[in-house]
Amino acid sequence: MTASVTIGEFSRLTHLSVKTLHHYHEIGLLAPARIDASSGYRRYETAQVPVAQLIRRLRDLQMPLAQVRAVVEAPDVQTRDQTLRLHLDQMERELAQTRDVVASLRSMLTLPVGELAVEYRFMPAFRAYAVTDRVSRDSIDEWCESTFGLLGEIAGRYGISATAGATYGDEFFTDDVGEVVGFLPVAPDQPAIDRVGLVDLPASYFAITRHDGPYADFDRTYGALGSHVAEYCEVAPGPIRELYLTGPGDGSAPSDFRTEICWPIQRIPTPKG
Amino acid sequence: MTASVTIGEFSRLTHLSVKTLHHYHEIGLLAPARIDASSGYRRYETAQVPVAQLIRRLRDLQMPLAQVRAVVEAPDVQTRDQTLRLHLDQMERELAQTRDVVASLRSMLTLPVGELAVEYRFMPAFRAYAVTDRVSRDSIDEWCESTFGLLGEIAGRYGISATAGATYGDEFFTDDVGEVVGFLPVAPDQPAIDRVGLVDLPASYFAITRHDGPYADFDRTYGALGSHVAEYCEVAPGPIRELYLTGPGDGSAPSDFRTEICWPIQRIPTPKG
DNA sequence: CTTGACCCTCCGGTAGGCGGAGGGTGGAGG
DNA sequence: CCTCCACCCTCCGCCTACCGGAGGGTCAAG
Repeated sequence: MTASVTIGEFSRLTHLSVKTLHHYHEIGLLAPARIDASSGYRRYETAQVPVAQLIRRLRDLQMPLAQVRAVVEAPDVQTRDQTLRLHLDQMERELAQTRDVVASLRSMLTLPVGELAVEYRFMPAFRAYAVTDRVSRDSIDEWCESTFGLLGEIAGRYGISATAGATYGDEFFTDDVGEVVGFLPVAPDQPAIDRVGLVDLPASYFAITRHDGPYADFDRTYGALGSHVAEYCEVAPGPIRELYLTGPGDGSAPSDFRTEICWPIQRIPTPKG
Repeated sequence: MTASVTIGEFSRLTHLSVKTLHHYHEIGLLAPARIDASSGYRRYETAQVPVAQLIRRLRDLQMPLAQVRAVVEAPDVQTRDQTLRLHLDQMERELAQTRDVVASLRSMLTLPVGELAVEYRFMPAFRAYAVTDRVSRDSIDEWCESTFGLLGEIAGRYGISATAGATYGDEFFTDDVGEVVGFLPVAPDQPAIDRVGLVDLPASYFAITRHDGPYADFDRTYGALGSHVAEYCEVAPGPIRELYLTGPGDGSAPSDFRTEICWPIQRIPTPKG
């Protein structure tokens, strides 16, 4: 019913290279059925072909070996399918993101950089419900989804109509991972509630511009605003803020999103000359 | 019109991490405008923001840095767009392939492995127009497309109705790169022509099965046939052959493709018992 | 003058293997 | 029995595109 083959033959059966089979053996993902004691030659069984092919399929889908291992070692079909579905969802998200980036690249190459309307504004200190986390850039989309889902729900429950926003610590940009605070402004006497804390955001001057469109294009506006600030303002310490005037929570399309980007500055610059 | 900023500020402007900027400096992809001689601090210009953002966009699309370099250093818009289009095409191909693999994975998990109809056949030696190349597995699709496009055109021109095929050296499977020969059988007195050579394929016995469906599923049939051969036959040296009974050249859908996979064996096995 | 936030370089590691060196094995032909 | 050649072994380094951290210099505010 099953026959023993050398690694080279197994390679032909599975379309996995010998080097790859060595690697899978070394990490214990797919060990040969037995190993000749005297020569050290690996012997595989033809019964191992299907699992090797499953691994190959999953790798073709860019699934990391750790997840592949989880799939092939899954104790039951439910667990296995769960992991598979997770990965397919992940891939779908990446696909959507790729489409966004392509669109954004196209617009970047065709549209010239427009005039930048920068406004200087003093924002007084205020209190807010806030979710604070150390977030990496990779996971920022999911984090925002869950955080602003929660804050939006709270806003609805308490009848709060303020604009939600977030602050991004410098680390978030320089190290790709840093403190992010999603906030929803409230009255100073608002009671604290579960799952979100109450924080006080400090007053500061800001150079502010509005970003119109999807979040994938943020860097262009950041670049334009930051360049403006570098040229005309004195930068103040403290995190950059974003105010989500119109976002996914309002049932709008990405092209209708409106976001204010607020760059902390020391003071309102005096006109040059 | 442009201001000088530190690496940290530049990081905020471009959403590239400091480590990444170091790296791009080291490989000479994006060097700071100047470097302070005494402190060694990098100073970037705000004028460099757009190119940094272009790089970021391209990296978001998984473009290798070598290609990114080709784009940002392109002498003119034509060259640049050419490279970009190439990459977008590449991505589109990968997307299509991903869809295939997902479909194939689904079928693999739902459909049980069917009965395998193996036929033993002696194939006499024959002469063929042939294209021989060292091909890697990554590029096999494109190679086949161009090779069988050429052979199909020749077949049309000379009124040859034979079935085209290919041989795949062992290396192709064990090392992911090896000699592949695309062939189109011809009469022994056929004249040689440009761009394709005349080769003589040796006679041999083969264990043969037909693969019905898209090429993404080949490994399953290879595994089934190879397992059968390992169990019942004596393997002969020489490359595996594929005969493309119905393929893309016939205007068929992938699900209608018919391919014979021919595994060289020493002799027709005697029934066991 | 100190403090803390920056910045520097250098070294090592990550995933998922590939490439090659140096050397042992196995079976077929002479 | 010898030899040949294809096959197999292990080990080491390399690849991409960075990340993490150590160890140490720099700069501006207080």
